[in-house]
Amino acid sequence: MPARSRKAGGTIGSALSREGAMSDIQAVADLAGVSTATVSRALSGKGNVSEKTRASVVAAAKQLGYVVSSNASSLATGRTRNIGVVIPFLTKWFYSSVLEGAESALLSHGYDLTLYNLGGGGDERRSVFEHFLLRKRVDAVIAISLELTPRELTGLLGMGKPVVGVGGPLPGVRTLSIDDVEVAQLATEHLLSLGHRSIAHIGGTKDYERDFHLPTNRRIGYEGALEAVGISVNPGLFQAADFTIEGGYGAAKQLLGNPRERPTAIFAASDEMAIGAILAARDMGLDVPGDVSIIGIDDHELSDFFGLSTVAQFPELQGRLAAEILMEQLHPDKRTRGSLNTALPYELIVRSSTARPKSARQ
Amino acid sequence: MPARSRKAGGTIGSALSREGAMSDIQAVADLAGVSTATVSRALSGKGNVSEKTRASVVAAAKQLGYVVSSNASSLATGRTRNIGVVIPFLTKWFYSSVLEGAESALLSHGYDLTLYNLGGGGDERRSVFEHFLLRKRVDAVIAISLELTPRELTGLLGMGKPVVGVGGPLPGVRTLSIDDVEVAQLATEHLLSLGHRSIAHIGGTKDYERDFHLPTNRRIGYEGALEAVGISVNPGLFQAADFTIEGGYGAAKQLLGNPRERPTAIFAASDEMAIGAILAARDMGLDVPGDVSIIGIDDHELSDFFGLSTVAQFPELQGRLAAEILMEQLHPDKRTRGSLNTALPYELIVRSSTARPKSARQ
DNA sequence: GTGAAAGCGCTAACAG
DNA sequence: CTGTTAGCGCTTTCAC
Repeated sequence: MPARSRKAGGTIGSALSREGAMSDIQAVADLAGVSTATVSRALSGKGNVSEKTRASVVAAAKQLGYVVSSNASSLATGRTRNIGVVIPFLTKWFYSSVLEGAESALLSHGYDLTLYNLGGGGDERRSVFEHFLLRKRVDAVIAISLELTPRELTGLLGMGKPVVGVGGPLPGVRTLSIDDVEVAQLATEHLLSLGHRSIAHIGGTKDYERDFHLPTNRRIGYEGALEAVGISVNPGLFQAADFTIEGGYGAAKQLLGNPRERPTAIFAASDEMAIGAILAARDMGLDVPGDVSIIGIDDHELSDFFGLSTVAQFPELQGRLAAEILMEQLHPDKRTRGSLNTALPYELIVRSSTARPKSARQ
Repeated sequence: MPARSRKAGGTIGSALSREGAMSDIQAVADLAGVSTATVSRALSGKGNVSEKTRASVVAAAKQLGYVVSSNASSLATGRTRNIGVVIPFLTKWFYSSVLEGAESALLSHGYDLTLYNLGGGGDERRSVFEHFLLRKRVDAVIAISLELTPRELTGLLGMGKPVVGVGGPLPGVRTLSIDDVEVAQLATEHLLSLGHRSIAHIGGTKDYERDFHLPTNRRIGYEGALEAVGISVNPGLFQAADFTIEGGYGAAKQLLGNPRERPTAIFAASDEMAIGAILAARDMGLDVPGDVSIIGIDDHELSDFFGLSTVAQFPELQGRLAAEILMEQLHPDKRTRGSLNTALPYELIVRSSTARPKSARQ
């Protein structure tokens, strides 16, 4: 049996020489009686190895509890099997759901996920893009609801790292996004079809515009639906607010407290806002949907509890899809290349917060 | 000027030779007219380099847009500057807040965070512990509200990877946890001090027991507070439920609908449950706190909106602390070694959901 | 089908 | 203070 051909014991590096240390590829090779090259081939499935050899290598690896060192492997191959995910919020339902979907899809492909939360603002973002993401630690990045600057984008792309965006078009990059105009239109049409004519809208403030003009697009859809049936838009029926329950609560109070023209329905740009609106109506002694119908967008985890009608989007699916698209780009087996932008599904879910207005009932 | 001493161009590995490729340490060395060793020292701050040399190295690096390859660095040093975080949920406020705190603290120390969500159940957990975490990709791991098995723990510890737990004692490991018994006791005492004698408790179902017996401990605190003032525990005033708004809603309906003994106060084991209880009371036409006082634990992001009195815990801080403790263990400069378990802060926050019971008013 | 050997990019003795 | 050099653990030609 050939002695270990490794050069005399090194003194450098941590080498993890304590007990419990990890065995390396050489140990497996020795135990299996083959070369490290063969171990590598056998374990990675690349290259030809006889069935018999493979079996003994696998057995040896198992016996030693061998796991490849991803660093060594990455250094040799240039690929890390790790994806960077940049996200603007961690504690908001929508974002954490996208993250959840992406994480589980990546894990199932054997990929790790390295997380960068850009919520803090400040230098954080710059440091993430100029240092962290460039350390060659990730093979690609998923940007969630973040409009990357040309600089950030070319930095990544220039290094050959694919980028996929969730939430809006990024120039020259694969993106997944929902058609906000259509979604808002659908929600408004639902109200219209019930017979409502005086429909208010709670939309986002300008602060949220950076996220791909989501507030504006939803407002456009709302207005479009109204105009399509000949109703002119009444600016008095619009309120801007934060995308939160509290924001929706305050906005709805304004709308419903208007003595001149109280809307019979409210379309809120998000479910959290819509839930706030439901709570506001209740506090004012108004019945939902008896006195006012309310609809949102999202299908938030609380929406079912509140009986909120909504247009569902599926954030977890969005995360999952983003991961799958990346896998395709990274492993160009079958060129399933779709278009640059993939439209995301949505679906009207009618619950108990919307009904015909009293005026339209017999 | 010495020619590049690198051996003749290799043909192996991907080497990223396309345009936009990353320059390596040799390129910086050449440009600065020094050796790679000096570049390494200058950029890492370890070892002595003259101010002048350092400046020129930094300039060269900047000019070339050089960023170290973390893989190469890790391979050579044995440390990755990457922390693994295992977490049972991503979309629940508490967990994502802890994660947020940990992420931002790690980032500020120059560490990456690799995320493993164990929510899916199934083989996921095994594969994470047996493969992902052992690939030598992380220097340490933070376990959030997860009771690691002895096997999982020794696997990690045996490889010399520190582990810190948030949420409960893990054998032989640094842990951060809140004293659930005391927290529950404090909440109950608040109700007691207001004059309530008939205090119900909404606690967790057995499913949640695995998380360090949190439901049981909170129940013990509740019962302890009662007994301390001579009130015997009434099992009829206990309801088990999910830790959700919906769960709390259902449980509160049961409690408040009891025709024989309607409690004047409810202590819920979490704010979400408490919010559900508030909603249930309202739906039954009961005034909070007029007819029933309600208190929770957490200081959830929605609690302020609902005027919920609560005992705050600070999840973001918990995440941050976990990260800091890890940094201490990883960089044993100043031996600030505290005890194995660190008690976490909590604080009673009185809002508008608790008041004296009617029976106690004049 | 398998082994030898070079090399991925960086760091850490060691000498000077 | 700085350069030389060996080597971290793995993958991949290239030759057999």
